[in-house]
Amino acid sequence: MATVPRPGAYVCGIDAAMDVIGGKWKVLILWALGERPGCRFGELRRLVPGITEKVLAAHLRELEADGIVHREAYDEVPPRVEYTLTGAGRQLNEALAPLGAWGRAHVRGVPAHPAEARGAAARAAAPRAAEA
Amino acid sequence: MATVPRPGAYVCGIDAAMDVIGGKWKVLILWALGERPGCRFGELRRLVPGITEKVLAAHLRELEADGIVHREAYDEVPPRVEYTLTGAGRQLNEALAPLGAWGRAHVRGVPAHPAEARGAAARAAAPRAAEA
DNA sequence: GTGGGTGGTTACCCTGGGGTGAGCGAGCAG
DNA sequence: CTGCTCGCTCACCCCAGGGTAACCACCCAC
Repeated sequence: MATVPRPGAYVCGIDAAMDVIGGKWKVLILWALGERPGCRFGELRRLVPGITEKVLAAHLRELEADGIVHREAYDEVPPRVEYTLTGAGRQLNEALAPLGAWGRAHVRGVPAHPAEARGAAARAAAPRAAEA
Repeated sequence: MATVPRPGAYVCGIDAAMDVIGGKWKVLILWALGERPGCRFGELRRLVPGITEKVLAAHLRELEADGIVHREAYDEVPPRVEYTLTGAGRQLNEALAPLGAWGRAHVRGVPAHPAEARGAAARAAAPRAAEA
């Protein structure tokens, strides 16, 4: 993402947000965490097919540093770590909803998606600015 | 953007949209075009400080191919080309609005008003982490 | 004739995000 | 004892996106 920050950081809130969700898998991680709070690492890896452990770990770290996810590590014998969305993370997910609606409406090749039917993503009172 | 498409293309509408706006400057171009419809190439380049001609042209081509912008070329003596958002482009811009609001609310160093960004962004260094 | 403006295109280079694979330290099923 | 799981970390490599720069065709002002 922001290779070298643009001369003078952010121009508007959108590219600030883009910097946060700019990773290749960030939105999928966000989405998975929104559907399954308190998710564990391996579980997340299974929920986001194709991602590698290294990248998942790196993205989770960045999201944690950005205050999007909360990481709870239990010092148990088989190491257990749980990831949850923070308040900001939930709000980010909700802010992403109109974008998802746009993508479904305007990009070809987007499946109606089974997980969408689980309804967790749309459960919140999402701010719809663009629902035409 | 999606270097090699994920196994099975898009998972949800969000990453489809992310594929469209995944370029480094795409959202800024969208935003500038939303503010100034019928913008010309050089004007756009001035509105998006830091972008190079090559990248601007490439991004405009991609946005046009994605049906986000409409390109109107006038066959005049000093070549004149005008770029406008299509309906989908406008809706995309509107779908991005909540994201911008989120960025303004949760990321430090985001100017309250875009116009301030042009001058005051220089002092807003360290676009680093926020916290929960 | 020289320079600047218009809207690009082409060629080349370089950075870094992301892919690959291996390893670790402990426990537990087999 | 062996191998598998869990949650990472480290080392290495690759390629595509983006930066740099030159060039084009045309016209106007100086």
